[in-house]
Amino acid sequence: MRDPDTRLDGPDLAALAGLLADGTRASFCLALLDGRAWTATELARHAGVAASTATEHLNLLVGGGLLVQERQGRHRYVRLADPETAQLIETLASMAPRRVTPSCSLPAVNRSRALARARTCYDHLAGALGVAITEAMTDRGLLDWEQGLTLTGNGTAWLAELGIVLPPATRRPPVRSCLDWTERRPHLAGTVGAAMCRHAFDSGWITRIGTSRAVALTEIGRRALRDHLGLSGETHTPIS
Amino acid sequence: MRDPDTRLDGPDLAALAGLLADGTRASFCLALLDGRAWTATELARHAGVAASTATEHLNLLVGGGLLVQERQGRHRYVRLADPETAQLIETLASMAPRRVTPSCSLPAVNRSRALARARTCYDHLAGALGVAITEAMTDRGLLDWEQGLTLTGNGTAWLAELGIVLPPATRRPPVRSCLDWTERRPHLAGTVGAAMCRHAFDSGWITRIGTSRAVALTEIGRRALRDHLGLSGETHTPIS
DNA sequence: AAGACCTTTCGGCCCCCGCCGAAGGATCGC
DNA sequence: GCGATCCTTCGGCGGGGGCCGAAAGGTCTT
Repeated sequence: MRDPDTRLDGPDLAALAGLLADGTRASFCLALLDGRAWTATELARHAGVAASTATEHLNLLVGGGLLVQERQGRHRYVRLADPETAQLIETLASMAPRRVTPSCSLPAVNRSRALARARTCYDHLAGALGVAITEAMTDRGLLDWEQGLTLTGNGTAWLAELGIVLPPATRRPPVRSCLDWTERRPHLAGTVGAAMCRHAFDSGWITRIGTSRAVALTEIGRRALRDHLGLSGETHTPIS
Repeated sequence: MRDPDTRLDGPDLAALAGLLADGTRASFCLALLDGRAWTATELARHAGVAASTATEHLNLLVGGGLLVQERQGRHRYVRLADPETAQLIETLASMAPRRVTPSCSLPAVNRSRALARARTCYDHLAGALGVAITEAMTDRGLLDWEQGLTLTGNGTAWLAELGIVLPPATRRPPVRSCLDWTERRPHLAGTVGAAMCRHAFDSGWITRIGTSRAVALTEIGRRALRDHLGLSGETHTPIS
């Protein structure tokens, strides 16, 4: 009568979920969603816990395979293990019950607005800018949503024209839809999304704002988006 | 210096992950991955806990939105809330560390083999059969994996020929790749996968084995797969 | 060599949570 | 109505896990 399979796998699944079932560890992972490597102290301060506590959490996350670490001198750098892990955290975050944000101090609001406008989401672009780019690419026939998200022939040509070469096919899909937290609409992820984000940084279209995951569109970037995607200046600077 | 966004969302994500961070609750969810509704007592027996314990867990899962319930007389039926929830559990299960299965009694092995051969995965087909169908559809040009998984024009025609009508587009993608636990290769999910599974049941191609999630291919189904997909009898009855 | 900084180990505290059994509704079948 | 079955509530037990501060180990700078 018992089903040995799902009963035995339960603890495995629970162990993985348990890594993310703590507020502090979840906070770490969400912070690391910017795709960069953080030090232990940075994460501890970010989450508001003691350094020793952060060490214990990082040991668990690294041991569980969600994070990889790299030691440089007296620093311990950690980052998300791979894109699959990033996607798992994104998925959980998008399904998590959202409570009203009680932060209403002026600097907090400014930071929130900057994040809503444009930010990195692991290794691709998100926020109003990411969504606007994705929708512009759809309008111009570079992306197709009919049977799941795909890159069209025109899309491939458009990327080549920009000098973006796609990496050889791996297990990671070339294009993937990623639900945007702030916009509640999908933006472009996958290897194409990552390559475009890298290109945007390399070409000076966008730059990091301080050390946060928020990015700013440069004048060069504004022109590039207008020329290559027909994006007007207003489209990607909306403030809700 | 602090990032209010990811710090505040941490507890939300942790609350969701916490629902799956218990071996018993995880076992419930994995069992419910067969897409059917189970009673509280069935789940309790399946997981090997007291009925009162099961009640508490179900209250949490329903309250957290992962499960929906339906009361019929003295029975409490629960099932997964939606396909997104099913996908989340699938994803977690496929990423969870897999330990060697210590079950080696004869009936247990038989059940495992039946599950590995053909089973339902939420609302679509999995196991060797599900993978074989997916690969045959790819070989015949009904599915395309070049730019993410898509249904080709031939695929649409092939479905229509079988009398399978696709539901109108919703937020759920028509075709989606779902990593098979036992085969370690992808099988077809999404609304197309669900429609094909329903059609297979309705047409008598497959039937449930007892009350488990394992299914058996009927003689009718064997012929249908040979005629419509060119599948030989050997392809979909391999035992590892 | 000395001081500053990042990280780790350890002990101890405390709270949360999963488990059970017993008892009490609620509902069905006879 | 009367048992049988399903579910729920409650009290109590036990273990695990998150947190901190103090102290110690490495590493870089001066």
